[in-house]
Amino acid sequence: MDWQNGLIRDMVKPEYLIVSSELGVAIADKFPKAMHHYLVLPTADIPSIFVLNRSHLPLLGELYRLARNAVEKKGVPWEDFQVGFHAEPSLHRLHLHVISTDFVSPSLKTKKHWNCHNTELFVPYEKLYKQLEKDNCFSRFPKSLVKELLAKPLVCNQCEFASDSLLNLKTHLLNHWQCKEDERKESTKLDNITKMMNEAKLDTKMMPLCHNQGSKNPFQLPPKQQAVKECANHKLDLSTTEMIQRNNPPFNFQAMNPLKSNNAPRYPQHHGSRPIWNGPSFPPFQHQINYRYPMLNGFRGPSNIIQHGFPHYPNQTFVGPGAWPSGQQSGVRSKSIPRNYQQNQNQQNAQQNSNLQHLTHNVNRNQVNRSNRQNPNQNRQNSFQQNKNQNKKATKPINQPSGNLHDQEATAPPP
DNA sequence: GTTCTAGAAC
DNA sequence: GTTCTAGAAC
Repeated sequence: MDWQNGLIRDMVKPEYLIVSSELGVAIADKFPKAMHHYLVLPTADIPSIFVLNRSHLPLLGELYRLARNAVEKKGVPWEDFQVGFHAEPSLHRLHLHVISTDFVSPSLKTKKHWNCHNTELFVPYEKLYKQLEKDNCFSRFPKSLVKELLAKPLVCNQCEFASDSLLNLKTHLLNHWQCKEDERKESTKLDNITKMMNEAKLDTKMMPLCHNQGSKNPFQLPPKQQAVKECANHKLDLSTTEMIQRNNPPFNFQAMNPLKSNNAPRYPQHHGSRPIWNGPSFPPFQHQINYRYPMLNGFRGPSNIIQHGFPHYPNQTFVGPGAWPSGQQSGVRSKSIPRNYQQNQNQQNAQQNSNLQHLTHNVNRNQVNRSNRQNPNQNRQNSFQQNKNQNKKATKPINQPSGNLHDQEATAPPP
């Protein structure tokens, strides 16, 4: 079948080439299953691992060196890679997989893609090397074993997370990768600060001002160690089922709750009286500032709660043009009072006098009605209703009951 | 190795 | 209805 010779064709194409030697070549995988995925092939026509013996050990060593050179050339940490062979290869020509362990890639599409890299179907380089030294050969797995390994549940390669679907696993893996990226960026930032301070030849006693590294407090851990410690503190002894349930929330929940990162915003920690800069922080006492200075930051102070007597600001809004005497703006401190506030006060006084008169007439009826009241404030009228009723009262006797609820109920102040 | 698709599973 | 999976074709 021609497609099985695809690697032999691709290994000579310059667009895939990373590094090469007389004995082998490292190329980029055409369908990478991770952020970094390379293949190392011998130039000699060796079809698969099943033909290898002890005589090939030096060649294997050369392939391994090429793998390291390729990773070094790409500028990626070697520790982030796994290196080995597929126990059940599909393509002709022996090829060594050099793949980063993030497994974040759109080309990772099937359960087989995952399990052939994360079960015994992936034979690490060292394992094959030792087996060839010992047995002088590597035998093909029985088909039943291959089938069994391909059917294994999807388990994360970085924690105990087990997924029922590849999509969930991919989301989970992406979270792992994002956390590592955050850590890497934080670490780079710290390195830069340290480098800058070293270059400036500043006293190391200044270090706690920028970061807790260099702190004299023996209990103050660097951020990464602190995070590890916190994780250990919160570790629970869960069964596998519970672990799966906890680790496998709905998709949108996962998106909203990525794995713990030490990059989260927090209040500054304090070393003695000095704040330690440890990521984005909030201004101290923000809430008090907003309370004391309502116009600051667009926040308003809490509204007055009137429990007794008439409200001080009944249904009037003292904002906008005309609210304040000329020359005054809303929100500016002034000894003078707003124009419509005084008007309203006059209306209130008139209403109060009126209510006192009504009270003398309605006192007996109030005593009866009060026993039926649930909310003492429910019968209080706002100024709009008061004005409205004033107009009606001009044409109606006060003491006569009517169908209008507001007329029936007394307008006495609440108890 | 990938892509496509029918049918199963949810 | 969508998603997953196995198998065929390349």
